[in-house]
Amino acid sequence: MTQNAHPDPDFDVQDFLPYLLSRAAERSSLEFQKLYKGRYGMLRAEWRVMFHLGVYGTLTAKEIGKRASLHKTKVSRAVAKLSDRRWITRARDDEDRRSEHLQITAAGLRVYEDLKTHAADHDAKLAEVFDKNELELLRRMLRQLAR
Amino acid sequence: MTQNAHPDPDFDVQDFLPYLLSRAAERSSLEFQKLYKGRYGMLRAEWRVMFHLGVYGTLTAKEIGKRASLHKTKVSRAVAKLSDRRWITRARDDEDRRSEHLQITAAGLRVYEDLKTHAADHDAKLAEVFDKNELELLRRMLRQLAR
DNA sequence: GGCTAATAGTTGTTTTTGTAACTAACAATA
DNA sequence: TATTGTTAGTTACAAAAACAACTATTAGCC
Repeated sequence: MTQNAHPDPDFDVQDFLPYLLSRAAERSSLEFQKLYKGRYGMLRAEWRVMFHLGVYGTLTAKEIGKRASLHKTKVSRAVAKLSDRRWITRARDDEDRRSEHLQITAAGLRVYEDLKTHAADHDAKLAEVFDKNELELLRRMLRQLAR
Repeated sequence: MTQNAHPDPDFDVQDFLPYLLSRAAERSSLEFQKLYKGRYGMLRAEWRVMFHLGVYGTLTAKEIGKRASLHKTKVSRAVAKLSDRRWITRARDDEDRRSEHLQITAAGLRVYEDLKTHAADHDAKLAEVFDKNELELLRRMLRQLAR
């Protein structure tokens, strides 16, 4: 029960931002994760790919990886699985045949819309303990930190 | 490039809190993670166990799991590894011989102090783009979300 | 054109994680 | 004091993540 006399007497590891962030992230995504996993057998990477295609319509794997902060191997495997399930299509680029344009299908869009609705609900539930200004600030700060 | 007409016309998945949080968390912890992994071969769970013992002196595995939001299997494995490395000791409770009291060793404390110093630096670097009030609010909100 | 380097994406292998089943000790109750 | 249920922690196995090595294609440059 002694403790750390010497360095940074004013720094408390419990306040360490990466620690607070990762706990908040894990806690807050748990419920929604159960939903897309339980209802659609999806992983987080798959949900991210889906919603990026849901929002932007068409993207390449590389673009998705960059925007969603996903490593290319994760994107590759997610794309393979989603394509197997006919939730997205892949079309080679004729200019550059290494890459392909991914697009969400009608069936995929239905899944996306369903999950998006639940995401909205879940988000609202998380947000309701804060006021509008706080929340806006929080989102701004998180975006800044993610950069 | 069409898109989602129907539900929640005002909800943007890009603003979904679990998404923003997990990106911010991943991004912000990357550098520090490299440090404890590269310098000490530690995993995140091990760092969490270490710093809880560094802060509180003595705890049981259960208490650590609860405070640090770690599942008991993670704690168990982290404790085994840290104990192998002589960074912590384990002592059976005589009242209840199922549980043991974990304590950081002198060697462990040196590791903890080193990492803590770097954590403080890293935290300061993350924090410097925000002002004091914003930061305090952010921490408060994150703690609330983690609950 | 022919060479080397870079890029988009895939695949294979190793670590970590998640989950469930397990052991050992304790608690409550009859 | 047997019986049944809980609890602290461990272990085994399956799922997922991380990392490195790979293929195919394009770009740069002599």
